[in-house]
Amino acid sequence: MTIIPRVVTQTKSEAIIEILAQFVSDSRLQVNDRLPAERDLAASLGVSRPVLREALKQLEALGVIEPRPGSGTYLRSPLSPNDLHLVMRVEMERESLMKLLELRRALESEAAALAALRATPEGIRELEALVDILETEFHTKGDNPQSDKAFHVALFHLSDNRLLWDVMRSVWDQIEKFWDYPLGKQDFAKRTLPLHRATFERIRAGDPNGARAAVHAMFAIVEEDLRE
Amino acid sequence: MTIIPRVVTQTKSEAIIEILAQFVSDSRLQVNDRLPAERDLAASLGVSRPVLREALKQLEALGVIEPRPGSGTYLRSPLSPNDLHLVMRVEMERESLMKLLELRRALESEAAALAALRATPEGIRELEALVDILETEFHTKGDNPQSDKAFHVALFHLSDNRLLWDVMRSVWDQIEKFWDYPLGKQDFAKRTLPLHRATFERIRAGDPNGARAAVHAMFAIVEEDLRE
DNA sequence: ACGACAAATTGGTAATACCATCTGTCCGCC
DNA sequence: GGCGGACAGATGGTATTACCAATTTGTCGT
Repeated sequence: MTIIPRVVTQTKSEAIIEILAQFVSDSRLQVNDRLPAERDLAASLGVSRPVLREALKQLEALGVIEPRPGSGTYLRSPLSPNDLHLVMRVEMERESLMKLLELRRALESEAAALAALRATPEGIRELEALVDILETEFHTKGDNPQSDKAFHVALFHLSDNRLLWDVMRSVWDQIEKFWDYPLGKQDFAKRTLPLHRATFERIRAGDPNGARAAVHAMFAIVEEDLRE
Repeated sequence: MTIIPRVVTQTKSEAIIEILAQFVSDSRLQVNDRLPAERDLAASLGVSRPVLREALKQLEALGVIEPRPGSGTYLRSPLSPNDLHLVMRVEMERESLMKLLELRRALESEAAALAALRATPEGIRELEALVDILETEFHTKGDNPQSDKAFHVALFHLSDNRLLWDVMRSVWDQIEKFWDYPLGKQDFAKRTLPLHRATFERIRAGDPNGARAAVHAMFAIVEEDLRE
């Protein structure tokens, strides 16, 4: 029984993805930057637009890019030719928001602990600025999901583990899909607000266990609130 | 807290994927079965073939289907309408194993804490049996990856959160891909063995924080050993 | 200076045609 | 009658073209 290597029948869209990855890294494209229009890309790659779109759809499925009709296609996550994409498919009941939160708590508490160990002075300053924004915005304009998300993104960034954030982003997307952010719930925001600062303080102090505990306290409120 | 389904502008290929998932489960399609031809699918769904192909390409990127030119498109993995897709991107670096372990530590410590809160008497008995096996086997035959894995699987099972285990399984697969289980490393097994029992004891005691700490201690040894 | 409207840009979809590959069948040869 | 190869049909892969819908941008009028 000899193993005959399959002829590398590389399909066109696969080749496109590779070239695209090369292009992205060559042109120093950063996250949130805009890619060339589909028509331009197809033309410069010498392929038809449908097959170019097939390649883009694959990258979209992997969360690498995000097309916005009328505006353009944007880079959501860095893409390099040698990256390995893993896909996890987990079955999801409609009612398992609580389970998603438990997964998020696992990721976020670990990220906070790692951040406490690894955060650079600049990173700490940035995080503090975000906490400040969070607090002043709450006192002037009230609740703000964007600022909240910015804080959590920064938290994962400080953990210096892209993997954690990659998984977290998927979780976040799913949570947003069927959970309306509890806007205007003054009580909710008011109670979690000090815990954001507490988390930051423990990170600045380089106290991983304290950071973990602060995140846990934050999630305790979220889960309690979710139970109504 | 109301759960409001997002008014999301569902793109056509997304709708196709949902309908396709419904179709697959309705028609009792099994893995390795052949899907209808693209032209037929497009016709019966009332969409054009290019956009149908875009949807199929997304499913292909997620490893759900596998097209074979000239033959047909085949189902590679079960597809249900409520699947949640998580995507991890791992760089092929030396340190990526360490990052994977950090992710695993996040998942496993949380699972242990949840298990301490939720474990049923039967579940605890089963876990104890697995610890016993682990110890007796080590003293007679030495290290055994299967028993170790059985213990960890049971741990996640007790957490009563399938999501955690689904993610964990993917992580486990990846860890195995580029880490040879340190078989025969007597010192390694000897040091982690008591911590398995310690974890179990904290779970039986209903002590979530203790269980978390025990898991952390276990991973401290693993990571230290990995640094060599 | 500002706001409303219109044109240009961009992603989303459709219809159609042709090519490359595979599969199964049928015919002819041994 | 059995076996092998050529042919035809089915199927995925790609290209061309056109139109629609949403967004952005620029311009014109107030």
